[in-house]
Amino acid sequence: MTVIFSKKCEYGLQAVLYLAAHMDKNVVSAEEIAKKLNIPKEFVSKILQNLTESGIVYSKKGKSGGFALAKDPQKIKLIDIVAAIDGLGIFKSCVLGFPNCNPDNPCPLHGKWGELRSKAYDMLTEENLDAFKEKTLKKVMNIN
Amino acid sequence: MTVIFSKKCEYGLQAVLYLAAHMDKNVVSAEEIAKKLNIPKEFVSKILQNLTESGIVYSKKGKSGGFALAKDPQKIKLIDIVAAIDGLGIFKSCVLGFPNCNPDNPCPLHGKWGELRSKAYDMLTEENLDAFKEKTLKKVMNIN
DNA sequence: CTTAAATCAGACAAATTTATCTGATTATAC
DNA sequence: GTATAATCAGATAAATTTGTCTGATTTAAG
Repeated sequence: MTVIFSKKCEYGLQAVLYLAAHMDKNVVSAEEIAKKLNIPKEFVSKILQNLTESGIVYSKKGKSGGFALAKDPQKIKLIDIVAAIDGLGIFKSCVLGFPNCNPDNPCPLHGKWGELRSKAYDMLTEENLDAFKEKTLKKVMNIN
Repeated sequence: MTVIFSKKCEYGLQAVLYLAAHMDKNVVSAEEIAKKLNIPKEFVSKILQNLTESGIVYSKKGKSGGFALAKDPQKIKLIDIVAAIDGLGIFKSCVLGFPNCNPDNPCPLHGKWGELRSKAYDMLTEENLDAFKEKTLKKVMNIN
């Protein structure tokens, strides 16, 4: 059971945060990421391949290959990963599932949810990956 | 694609709001609800059966049967429906999917998401179904 | 009493999401 | 150059969610 993102997206966010926190290394293998984050290896591998296509992640093939961020972590925001994997639908759709929910034809929660959704969007937009580095390291250290 | 609730839960919330907005009627049939809300009939029927077991909805069997709220709409809150269908996991689980996310071992978004989550909980808790009556009627009128 | 219209119960089916497998390709290291 | 270890690509499988079907039961109405 996930909160707002799909499992794929959760894993993608975790993996990218991990990469940002390990910029010192040249590349990190899918296996290391899988082990450290307790994610099925083949699954996280697929997700990182997707993010490579999206231009967020760089991949190095062959022996001693692996993944790294494709750009400066200061130029990547969490919303970019969400957009690439789940899309931005959750920031447009009605929280109650009503069709055509908009200010002219709002659902009973439209106003209140709109505010929260906007703050959630900010949360994913205002800071870049570099800002999460230390917090990620601390968290990852305590997973296993 | 849903926002935070499962489709089942969205439908359940819509259906219960509909019932609250039609307290004047004795009972409302699953068919009427399905048509007015554009929900598959058999599906909403199942959901309302579940909510009947949960004690939120009352059901009248046989010809001219249907559903109604089991209690005073002033005593039912949206969180009750969410709890009955999806459970309250989304208000406890980590938004990034990390295990053991808590103040002592927080994920990078723990603090910020915690605030939003708390406000989302309030949104579902502070008002009772009676308060949504008019807004629901307006919205339902403009669906078809 | 019979018919009709509704919920109820449980199996079934379809669609989506999550996860795994197989083999090909690539590139490093020895 | 050969072995090794990694990504890549696509098929397959498992699990979950969403939706449908069938028939039984219940009850109101004529």
